[in-house]
Amino acid sequence: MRSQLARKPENTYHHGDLRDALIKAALREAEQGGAEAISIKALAKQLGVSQPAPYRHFADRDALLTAVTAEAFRQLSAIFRAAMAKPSKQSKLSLLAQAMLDFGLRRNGIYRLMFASRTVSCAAKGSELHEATRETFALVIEALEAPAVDYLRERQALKIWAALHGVVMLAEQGLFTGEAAHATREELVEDFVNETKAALAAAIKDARRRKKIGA
Amino acid sequence: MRSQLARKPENTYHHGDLRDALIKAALREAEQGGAEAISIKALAKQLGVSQPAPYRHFADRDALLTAVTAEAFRQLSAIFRAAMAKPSKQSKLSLLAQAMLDFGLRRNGIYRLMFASRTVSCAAKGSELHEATRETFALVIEALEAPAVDYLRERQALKIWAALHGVVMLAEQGLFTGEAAHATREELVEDFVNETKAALAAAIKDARRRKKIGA
DNA sequence: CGGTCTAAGTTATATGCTATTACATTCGCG
DNA sequence: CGCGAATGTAATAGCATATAACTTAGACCG
Repeated sequence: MRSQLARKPENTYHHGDLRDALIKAALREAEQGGAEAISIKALAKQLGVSQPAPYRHFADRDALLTAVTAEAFRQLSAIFRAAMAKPSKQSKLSLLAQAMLDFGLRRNGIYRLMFASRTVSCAAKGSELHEATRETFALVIEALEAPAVDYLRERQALKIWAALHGVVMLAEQGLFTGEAAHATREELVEDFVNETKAALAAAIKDARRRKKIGA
Repeated sequence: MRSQLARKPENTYHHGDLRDALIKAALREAEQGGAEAISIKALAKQLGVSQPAPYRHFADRDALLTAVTAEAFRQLSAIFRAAMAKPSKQSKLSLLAQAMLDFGLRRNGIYRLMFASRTVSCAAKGSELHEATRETFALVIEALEAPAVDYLRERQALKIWAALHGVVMLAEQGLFTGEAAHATREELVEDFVNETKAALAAAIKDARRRKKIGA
């Protein structure tokens, strides 16, 4: 097992860890240009192996993209964890939200790849990608920091997740740089964070009231 | 000027309206598979012209995609207008939101194409695509039905636009079909609609108060 | 320690798409 | 009617995916 970023050393037949090297290199390529920037041929050349070599590790281009996407989600999970672990006056949800926006803008090619839908939606239940996305979403739920019943938290988590995703996508499209830029993306994100907190608090209150009446 | 969907009649040299036919045919192709399903070669064959013919009308594949995206936005605008014009007990915003969700799910390939970002973000200021997207967004602002200052409406319009976009994307990925399906997408959309209305009302109230104090 | 099986890589090649170049045809306008 | 611009065609270059058939290296077992 050798360094994953390295080219195959000359005069050797085997690369050592081509599968991992492909994923890492593909991620680097996607950083700017998204999925379209990932070319099996180019990656093979870059890593110093023949063009068909990657097919020993991935059935086709889609399989590689799926693996790359899963890795990207794991990285996002790690970023979320780090952001929430940071001691701060801000809430966990706020920190997570900012981290999401930052990730989406800085690494927008990768972000687009992750949410390109075709790959994600086709992920089978137990697959690597499915697990990776579930874990990321679990962190969003965790960030809510509310002692609420699961389904209440899931609903609000879905909402903030969707809202954040929308802001990132629109931000990438420059919708905030035009005349409509009276609000910065950070402000919008904070708005959503606050609305989510308020909605969750209201839902919890409501649930308690119902319980009391029902009992 | 002939029917835009028709193949070139045999024994003729000119197609008649290849440019439009290409856009319409490309839209049909994208309906399922998104941008990737659009192939210049396949379209040419479908319309009965030679492969290079499309290049008389579009510099390259990207130019075609851009034109297709602009057309799709115009269609979405028309759908929004129709939805809002329908007499109903529901608010304009609610109708627009439902129309957006419906469009995003029914025609998800096209929807993905529209928000693929690279095309949209690269649209120059006065371009056809830029105008089309601006018009669509203007309808979102209109749907707010609030007599507020522009920047307040724009902010809320941006928020609901982002939120809706997020819900559509997540819905496409099947995030609502799993265990997290305690809330339907329609419920989430309605949540966002209500929160938007509330936030806008609050912002207006706040602005009036400030004005009074300031004056 | 040697033989064999398998994982991983190579060369050669088929196929499909984008895009360009040079040539042909038709339309419209003076 | 004739000429130029617009539009379409044929031929071809170039690149990417993917497969087939062959080769090498390493692992495992007797």
